[in-house]
Amino acid sequence: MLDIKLIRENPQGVQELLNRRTPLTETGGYDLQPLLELDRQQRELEQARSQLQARSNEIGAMIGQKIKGGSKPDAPEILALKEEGNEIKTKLSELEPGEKELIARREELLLALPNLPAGDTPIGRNETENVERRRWGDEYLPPNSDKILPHWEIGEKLGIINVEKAVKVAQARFVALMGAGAALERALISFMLDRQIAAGYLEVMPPVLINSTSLRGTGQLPKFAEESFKCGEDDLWLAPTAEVPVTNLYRDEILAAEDLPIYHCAYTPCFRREAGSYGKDTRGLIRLHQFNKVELVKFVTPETSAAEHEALVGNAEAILQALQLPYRVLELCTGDLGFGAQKCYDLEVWLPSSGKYREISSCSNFGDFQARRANIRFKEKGKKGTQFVHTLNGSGLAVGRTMAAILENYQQPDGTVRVPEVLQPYLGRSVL
RNA sequence: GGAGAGGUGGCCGAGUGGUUGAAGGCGCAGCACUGGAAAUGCUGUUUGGGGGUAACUUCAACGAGGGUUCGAAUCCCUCCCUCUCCGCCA
Repeated sequence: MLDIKLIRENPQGVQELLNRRTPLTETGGYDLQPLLELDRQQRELEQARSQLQARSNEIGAMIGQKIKGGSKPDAPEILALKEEGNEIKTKLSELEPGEKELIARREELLLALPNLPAGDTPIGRNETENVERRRWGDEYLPPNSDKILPHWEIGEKLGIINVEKAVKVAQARFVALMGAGAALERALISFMLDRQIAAGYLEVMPPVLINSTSLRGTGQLPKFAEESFKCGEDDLWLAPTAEVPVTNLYRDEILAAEDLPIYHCAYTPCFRREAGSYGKDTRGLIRLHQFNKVELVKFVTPETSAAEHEALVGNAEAILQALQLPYRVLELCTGDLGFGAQKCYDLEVWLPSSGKYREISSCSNFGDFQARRANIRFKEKGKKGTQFVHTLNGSGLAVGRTMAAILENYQQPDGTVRVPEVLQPYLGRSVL
C-alpha cells in the first residue's frame, strides 16, 4: 500500500512513477484524481466531526464534575447540557456514516494501487524490455544440446515423473514423483535449506493454509483472488508462495530495531490456479498447480534494503552455482514488475531442450509496501514513533524447475542423468 | 462436535458508568547516589488520524462491529479469536 500522505503531498511524482508501469490513458493506467478527491472530502468531514466530538466530550466532563460536586442529575443546568449533548449526537450521527464510507472507498482505491517502481528500475512496457544484468555458467552448458530430451520425457523414461497417475488422483497440471524422482525433490529441498541456513537464514515451517488478512498483507488480495485456491467453508486459502505466511508471521508487530535484519528461509508446497495460462507449459514440471519451493524472506531497515536485496539475489544464485546450472539474471522493467515490488530480479536457468532460459527464482524488494499493508513496524531506541520495515523475498529456489534443469543439463547420451556433485551426499547415488 | 473460561499498554496485571489513555508491577530510558558497578531513590516511557513552520492542539483506540447513555474498558446484542476439560484424530 502506498502512503496516502506521499500521494497527497506529491501527486505528480507518484503519478509519474505509476505511469512507468502502465501509462495513464483514457482506457487504462492508474488515475490518482478520484483518490485525491476522496481524501480531501474525508479530511474535511473529519475536521467537522472531531470539533463536534470535542464539544461533546467537554459536555460529558462538565456533567461529571457537577454531579461529583453535588448537583442533582435533574438540575436545570445539567438538563441544559444534556440537551446540547443530544443535539451534537444527532449531528454526529449525520456525519459519521459519510466519513466511514469515504474512508472505506479511499482504502479500496489505495489497496488497488501497485507499488512505485524504484527510481533506478529500468523503464519498459513489458517482459521484452527486461534488462539482462549478467550470465553465469557458460562453461557448464551441455554439449550437443540438440540431442537433449525435454525433462518430462527423461522423467518418464526413468520412471521418476508420472503425470498420468497424478491426473487421475487430482487433475491436469499435477505430477507424481516416483522413486528417485521423489528422492531428488527431497534432496533438493534439504540441500537448498542447508545452504540458506548456512548463509544466515532461520528456517521456518509455516502454515500453508492462510487467511485472507494474510493474503491482503502481502498484496495477493484483493486484486489476485483468482490466482489462489480457496477453501470454501473457511476463510482459508492455499498459500501460493511461502512469502505470504512467512511475511505475515510478523503482521501487526512492532519489532525492535536491534532485532533487524530478520532472515527466514522456508520450504513449503505452493498452490496456484494458473488462471489464464491454459495453453502454456502444459507438459513437465514448469507450470503446475502444486509445486515445492524454498523461499527466502527478509525484514530489514529502509537504509539497508537495496544492499540486502542484492545479497538475497546472491543467496539464490549460490544454489544455481553450487548445482553448476547455467543461468542469467534479468532485472525486470517497470512494465513487468510485480504488483508489490519496487525492484525485482529474475533468475533464469538454462533449459537445453527448449534452448531457452526459464524463470527459476524471482527476487523482489517491496520497500514498505507490504509492511504498510501488514502493519509490520520497527522502533529505534530513543526515537519517537515507529517506522515500517522493508520486506524482501525471493525463491531460493523453485524446486520443480530446478529438477527440470538438472534432468536436462545433466543428461548423458545413454539416457541416464548424472547427479550434481553437491546432491550426491543427499541422494546416496551419482546417477539416475 | 459437546461443556466451560477468557480476550486491557512491550510484558504481567487491576479496573462494573463520570478528568481512566487507563492503578500497581516488570521491562526500558534519563538523572541522583558510587572510584566504577550492584542495590536504592526520583523522573519519564502506547499507537494511529486531523490541524499547525513549530511549540502545540484535537480526535480515535481496552479482540472486532453495532446498541443504550450527556458520558462506556465498564451495561446490552452480534461476530471473531484464544485457553481448559470431554469426544474424535495423524
